[in-house]
Amino acid sequence: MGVIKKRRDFLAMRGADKAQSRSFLMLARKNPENQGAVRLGLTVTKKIGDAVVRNRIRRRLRAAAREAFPDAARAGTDYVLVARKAAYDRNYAAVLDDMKRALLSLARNTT
RNA sequence: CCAGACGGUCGGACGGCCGCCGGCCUCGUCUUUGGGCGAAGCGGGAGGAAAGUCCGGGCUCCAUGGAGACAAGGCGCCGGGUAACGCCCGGCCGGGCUUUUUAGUGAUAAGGGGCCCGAGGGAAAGCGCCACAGAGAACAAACCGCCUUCUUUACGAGGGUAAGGGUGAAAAGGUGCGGUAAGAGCGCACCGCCGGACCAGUAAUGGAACGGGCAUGGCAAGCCCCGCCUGGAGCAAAACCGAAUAGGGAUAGCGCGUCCGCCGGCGCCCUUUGGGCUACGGCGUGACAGGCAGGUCUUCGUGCUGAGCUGUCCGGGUUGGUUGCUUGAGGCCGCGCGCAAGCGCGGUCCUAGAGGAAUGGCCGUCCCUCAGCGAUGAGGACAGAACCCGGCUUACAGACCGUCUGGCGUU
RNA sequence: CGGAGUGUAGCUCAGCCUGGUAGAGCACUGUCUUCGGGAGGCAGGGGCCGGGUGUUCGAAUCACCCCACUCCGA
Repeated sequence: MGVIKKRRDFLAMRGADKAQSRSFLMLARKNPENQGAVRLGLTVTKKIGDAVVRNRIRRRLRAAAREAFPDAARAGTDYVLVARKAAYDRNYAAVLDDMKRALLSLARNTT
């Protein structure tokens, strides 16, 4: 699973398909340059908390994605997760469930 | 045993499964032999504040090192520690709280002890400010008073005075006696103040013979004076490799000089198939002026440059890799010196190096806190390395150790 | 990560350098004017000056330490 790093790629997500949950907002967009690979980008803004909180959220979301993506993610797609405050202390099983539901919902809607 | 203050140490422990970062090593594979990719194994992987960015350094660039002047900024009792500091340690002085002794009926005064706090040079170098109130706020002044003189008298005018009243943050020594028209350091005693031989101490400072009737209000975290310190930027510094573009344009200021050698050469001259002089042009591991440095200037040495240099503005390309990047004023242990901060010697250890940024997810046992009779349940402070050190400041659940103070219990 | 700034009335700002009274515009309240509203006139309320400590007789102002926000950068 690749990582989205460049600002350009994040900006390209504008207008992409969305799926909301208590712990995050998920954006998905097919990217022909990926050659079938799945890429993940994480956004955790300073509004959410200090460095400790932001780091923990990033790690929890990454752990959940590692578990959920292999089964549910569509090939050749860029995903971006915009974290919400709940991702810090929400039960891990619930976060994992949020992610699976979001992936399913996007798989139905995306063209 | 409990409570408090101060100082110090630690800041959850162990294990399992699946992952992340970088290191070592092995294997496989590809290769343009530099290396790339993949897999297995071994061991490592956040802090005491990693934070705020408030000081001090190292390191890198501005060509480089030194000296001086000015400007700007900072620091400021003394001694020590340190690479250095605005930090730390010890002392001095001042202030606050408390306790105790002496004097006194008492208010209080003086001395001693303990704890805490202090950005603490100079206000008789100069300038400035001191609102309101008050007569007067810094070469003193005179509102009410007090005393006195004059006019017939007086709530009038003049003079003397600074005790008393009142104002204020602050009113130009205090108390007492003498003295006087009333008063006043006018005189005297005690206290305070100023100067101070000499003594103690490295010093700050303390003590003090003696002298002086007292002259000197406060503010320098106002300007300032004195002494000391400091060039500017910052690892997004900077260097190398690769790619890309045009090392681009505009504008302002200063400068573009001399000599020597060689070559060409207009012209001229001579003793004519050679040589000399020379306008000009070109070249030089040539020489010298000149230029190139940080806030400004001067100066010396070195270096570069020597025809360009400097300032301001506008525009364009690249957003790849490597180095810097972790061994350091380093940690731990022992001995010695020192009241201490700390220093010296010996031994021992190597302990994160990412780059849109790695330490995570789940589970079990134990520890601690809270709730509950219990089964059990909920929770685990502040907070995340980004070039590296020394400090300061701020945040912080809880645990442990030491010293001191107070209380209770037992002997 | 590094470097600059700004916090004053409900809003936008002045006052700070050179310390003693906190002020302007808009908004708000009352009133006059109008048949009514708006505009306009008059009167009025509203601030422990981001927080703390210090210097001073006295601090929005000077100094130091925190908190929040904004801007800049190869």
